Amino acid sequence: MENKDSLQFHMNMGKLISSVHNMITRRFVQNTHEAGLDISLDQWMVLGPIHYHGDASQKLLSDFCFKDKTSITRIVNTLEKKNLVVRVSDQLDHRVNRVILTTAGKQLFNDVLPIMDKTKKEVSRDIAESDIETFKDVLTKIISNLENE
Amino acid sequence: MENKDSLQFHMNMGKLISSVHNMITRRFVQNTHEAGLDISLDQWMVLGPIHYHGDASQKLLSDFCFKDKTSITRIVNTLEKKNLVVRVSDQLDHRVNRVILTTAGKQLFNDVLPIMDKTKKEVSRDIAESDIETFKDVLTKIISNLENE
DNA sequence: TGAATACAGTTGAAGAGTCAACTAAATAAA
DNA sequence: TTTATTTAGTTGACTCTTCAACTGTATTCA
Repeated sequence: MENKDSLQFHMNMGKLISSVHNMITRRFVQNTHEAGLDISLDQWMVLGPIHYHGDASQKLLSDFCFKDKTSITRIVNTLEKKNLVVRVSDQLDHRVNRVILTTAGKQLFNDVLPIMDKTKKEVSRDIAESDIETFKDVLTKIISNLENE
Repeated sequence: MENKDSLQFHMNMGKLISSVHNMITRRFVQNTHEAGLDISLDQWMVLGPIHYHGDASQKLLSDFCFKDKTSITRIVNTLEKKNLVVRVSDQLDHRVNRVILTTAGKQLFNDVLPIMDKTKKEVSRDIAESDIETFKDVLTKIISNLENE
């Protein structure tokens, strides 16, 4: 749009956050597609903790990603359909699914790392590090403000 | 190491923004429901510019809300189903729909204003005004960073 | 004028978000 | 040891988002 001020004049916080959220999501997918990969930002957000933990229950993924358990169910469904993860029922607690990366999942994870870096650079271009820090602080504070009482 | 740090950075940004977006959306709807009203944040985002302009083409709504034309089509469908707006074909350019608030739409708009205010206060509670300004500056900057190739 | 192009909006399919209602399994309480 | 409650995960109905493919209507320019 035109200049920063006229943009801000029309934008309340809800609209700004919503717009930025959609734009980052879109840009990440565009970048992965350009690299010949096929993964959404939400799928990536779920893949991350599985990779780091080796395996992860859906409950853990839900907590770690700040996503509803329903969303996790659906995202894991998609990842499973793409053969990136498998669900294995926990032998000790039969309520629990342990979600595990397949070889293809591990491969994709590593392929996406540089794309994520590229996206991050595009997002934060020409923004002062101190402003980014404040930005993250405010986001964190908003989360604690809205966390259920 | 550099790679790992930027990974953390991006994951944090993505997770934070995504979480905050979802939480604000949820809280707004909760607040409207508590007030006996029925409107989502996205519907509200579309209602605003219609109210402001008197009427608005879907293209204008799309630009103003940073939403895809498809999203606008569907949100206007929902608003029309709720009898909050009507579509009127533009007499000069038959491609264009002018979207107009009904009486119920105007009424709801005014009813929601204080709820919006309440939500804003809850979101930004105990955050310094200067930090909010920086926060909005960064969001605005990200939008301009990601806007069209 | 006529053909190509641009633009406004819709539709379909798929992923992801919410809430509410539902299994099934583990734990707590009587 | 039954019974009750909590917990993990799924399903259904609905909203929102994106992309691609599709109507129509305007506009451009050859």
